[in-house]
Amino acid sequence: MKKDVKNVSMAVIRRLPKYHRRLKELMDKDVTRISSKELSVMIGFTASQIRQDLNCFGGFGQQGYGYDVAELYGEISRILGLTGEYNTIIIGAGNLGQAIANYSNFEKKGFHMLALFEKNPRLIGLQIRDVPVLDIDELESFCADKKIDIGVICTNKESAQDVADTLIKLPVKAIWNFAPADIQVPESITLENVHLSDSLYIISYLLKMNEME
Amino acid sequence: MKKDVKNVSMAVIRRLPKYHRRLKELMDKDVTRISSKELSVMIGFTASQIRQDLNCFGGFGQQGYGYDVAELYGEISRILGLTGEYNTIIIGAGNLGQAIANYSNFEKKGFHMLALFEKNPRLIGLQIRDVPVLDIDELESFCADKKIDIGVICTNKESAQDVADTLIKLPVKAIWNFAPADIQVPESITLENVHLSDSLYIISYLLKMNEME
DNA sequence: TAGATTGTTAATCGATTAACAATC
DNA sequence: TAGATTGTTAATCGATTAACAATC
Repeated sequence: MKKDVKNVSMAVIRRLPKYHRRLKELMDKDVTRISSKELSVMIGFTASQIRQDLNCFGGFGQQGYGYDVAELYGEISRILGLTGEYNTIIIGAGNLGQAIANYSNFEKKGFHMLALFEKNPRLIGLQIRDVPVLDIDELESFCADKKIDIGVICTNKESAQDVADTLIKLPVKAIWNFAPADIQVPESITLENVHLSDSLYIISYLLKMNEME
Repeated sequence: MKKDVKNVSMAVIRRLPKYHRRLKELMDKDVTRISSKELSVMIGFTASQIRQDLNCFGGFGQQGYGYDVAELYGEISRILGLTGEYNTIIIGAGNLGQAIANYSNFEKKGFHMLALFEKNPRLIGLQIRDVPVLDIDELESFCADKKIDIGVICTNKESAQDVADTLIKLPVKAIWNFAPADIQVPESITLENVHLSDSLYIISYLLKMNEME
């Protein structure tokens, strides 16, 4: 039973990876079925919210029984697009770029890391796992005959917008931005930011609040 | 004019780092004043929301004038606790741990990286900037005479909960978790997760949605 | 002073939770 | 069948937006 999935709010979407992760844990423990009630205890959302969330995409459960863990995991994988294949390039082969290239789980989920691009000559020529570090000047020629889905920005904030503009021209469909900058992209491009400093500043805020009490 | 700041929602708090970043950009461009209207155009929140957000913490603006950029930046820095000093340790000295230790802006904001801890003997003894990579077995003794505010988990998901438990015992006040795992911590500990795969999966979802249209 | 823009209250919108009939 | 638990509607709660008096 598929639903019109167009109008699902981002609040719901952003919870899906957590369901995905938790269901994987259950599978690893050979748990085959789970109720929204049990899941709510382990995941920290209300049972009501879990049922609401899942029903945005279809009725995956069974009254009186609950949800089949493997089936639900498969459905969420599909909803998240993890059954697809995505060509990915990384701009900036510093520690962060290398960390992402090294993370083999992404490859397993269909995110193919084709290459890293770098301007620092000391890094050009390296291999991260089996991913080559190429000269940034080779970016256009390398991508000329390829369809690139995702461009990952792992540069400093000063270069971020220029790199984004280059990626948009290639074109890429999505930009995953790790630079601590707010980059501008056309509406047609998916932009997802990972602002590490934002996250650290929230910790700082919460620490300060705790001390005030 | 200080307000009782206890009840400010996390929705507001999580926008503060963005204000902070954007105001810094304005200062770098020598912009000295800005209205909520102008800021709304550059930041993408409504002017109304900006004024509401800021007024959770006090009246920083002036009718008919707007906000003094430098003053507002200072206030938000203070609200975020960026005027404090935080002792920080990193567990796991792989690429990600090294990337964080290398990010000198954190040091500038008062997050002092004291050491990385690692079990891989190849990495023990390295220096990242001036931060030493120590044997994980030295963790307790190293921290015995220090007050550690933040512990950063940069291990794989299998080790994450064990490392968290060790950090809690030290104790640390906050855990910044980069492992793709949902770790359990007591309520008194601040936990902030950076789940990179969650972020990538959202991209995957949005790419799939775009293709369906 | 007149114009501009805030701070704040009220209205609206959206997300979460509660309740329960449907049904396995 | 009786018990359990979903799917879904209705109620509540919280966050965002609109409006405007206060005031610089």
